[in-house]
Formats: sequence, structure tokens, C-alpha cells
Amino acid sequence: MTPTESELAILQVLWIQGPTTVRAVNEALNTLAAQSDPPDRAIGYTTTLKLLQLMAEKGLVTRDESQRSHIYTAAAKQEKTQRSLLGRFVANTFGGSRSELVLRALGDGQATPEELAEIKDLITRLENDRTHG
Amino acid sequence: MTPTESELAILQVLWIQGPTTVRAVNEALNTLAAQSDPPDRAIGYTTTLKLLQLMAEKGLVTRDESQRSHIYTAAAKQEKTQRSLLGRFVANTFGGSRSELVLRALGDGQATPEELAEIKDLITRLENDRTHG
DNA sequence: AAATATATACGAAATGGTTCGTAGTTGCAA
DNA sequence: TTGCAACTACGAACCATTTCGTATATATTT
Repeated sequence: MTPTESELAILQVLWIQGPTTVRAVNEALNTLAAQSDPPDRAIGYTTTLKLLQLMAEKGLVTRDESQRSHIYTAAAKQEKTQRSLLGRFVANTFGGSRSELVLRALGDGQATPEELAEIKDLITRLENDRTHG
Repeated sequence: MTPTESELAILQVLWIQGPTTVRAVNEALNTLAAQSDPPDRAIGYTTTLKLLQLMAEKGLVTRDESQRSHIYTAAAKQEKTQRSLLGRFVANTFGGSRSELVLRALGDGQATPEELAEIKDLITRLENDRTHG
């Protein structure tokens, strides 16, 4: 089950903060909304609540109802969700070509020297894995 | 103006085929739908027509009405659209970190040796640009 | 010339996602 | 113990997107 854009925003909060109440998720979202440029409009508390309820039904989050304030936790690891969304995005936007995506991501002069070095190292490791593993 | 998922599927056809009639777009979409696994349901002709009409209103495509069968053309280059969608995707899914995206894209063992070599070359060129340019 | 095929236009229903108001409940403070 | 604050549940409105039926016009075939 893959999250929508709003659901993903909530998952980002849960991945960073760990198990979290509705109120804390809502406040985190609105802090981010206020910081973005131009600032996004604040989201009502019950909107966040409803989304979390729907996400629980879909299995995107689990919840602990033992306290009056329910505690929500992301059901899937961030990496797994990123992989899944990435696959879909690459299929839709780059005809399935991961390397096209990477070329586009690196090819606009935004990457720092550190990032480039890191990626080059990764590639070297991948090549060695392929050769020796 | 950024395309929706269905609109993007149509743009992919237009980028590959160049200026195209509604019917040809519809047939291309349905060929792809039939090939995908599991196969997607076929899309009606008037659905494709309507989408193209809306896309023309939004400025995503231009159309030549000089013949009875209108001819549609993608308004933006594929690369520009990919950049724009990529920016949004990186922001939503990877907290804005392009290198996180790249690490994830390369780190699942799907990339071929040729792709890896190509990307390493690209990085080397980018590093040289930074040093000497 | 009539029938058939193919085209555009467009209203409207169906779908999916987001937003919030309101009702009802529980805890806490005055 | 009364009242206020914070919580969950949930229906319903709203919005964007997708889908298609039907009306109408134009070309083509018989």
C-alpha cells in the first residue's frame, strides 16, 4: 500500500520522531508548513486525526490505544517506502530507467563535492560486489 | 504547470512519437496498458480526447486544428518536465536530498555495469567542471 | 443520396483525496 | 460537582482527476 502525498508528509514526521500523538504530528506539520516558502496554510487538528485514522485502516501506521491519546507509529521502514515510491516514480517519469533518473538528479549542478564523492564510492563498491560477490 | 499521472502518460507518448492525433495517442496508451503486468484496463477514446483537451487548456500541449483530426504536441521538453517532477518528488520523499535519492536508486542492485560506468563518468565530469570551470 | 465511420465538444457521473464541523467522551481544574 | 480543555469518531462537503455517454459535425463508402 503506497501513501499519498499528505500521508507521506505524516510518515516523514513519524520516521523522524518515532511513535507520536496526533497533536504532536499536527504541530510538526504546521511548523513545517509555516517554514516553507511561501508558507502553506495550517492544517486543522481533526484533519490530521482523520488522515491518521485512514492510514491506520490502510495499514500505513499502527496505533496504540491504551492511553486516551492514541500513539501512532509508521508501519513500514522509511527505506522500504522510499524504494516503493521511487520505483513508481521512475516508471512514470523516466520510462523505468534508473540511470536516466540519476543522470537528471546529478546533472543540474546542485550536488555538492561531498555528495559526488559519496556516490562515486558507492558505485565503486557496487562494481566490486558485482565482480567478487 | 505540472502534469498529473495520466497526463504524464500522454506526454510520454507525445515525446516519443512527436505530434500525434488523439486516436494514435489512445492506441499507444492501450498498447502499453495491455503489455503491463498485470494488464491495465483499456482507456476509452473519448477519455483520451477529453484529457488532451484539458491539457491544451492548461498549456501542457499545443494543438493544430487545421485538419479535421487535431494534432497534439507536447508543450515542454521532456527534460524540463522531468526536472520539475524530480524536484517535487525529492522534496516529498527524500526531504530534498538528491544524493539520498541517488543512493537509493543505485543501491538496490538493479543498475547494470554500463549504467554504473556511465554515472561514474558523469560525476568525474561534474567534479572537473567544478574544479576548472 | 443514404448509410456508415470518424471526428470534436461537452455535461455529468464516478473516483480518490483532503478538509473540517459537530457530537460525544474523558480528564482535569476551579 | 461543575465547567473547561483535550480527545476520538464520523458524516459530509469539497476539490481535482478520470471516465464515458451523447450530441453534433464532417468525411467516406456504397
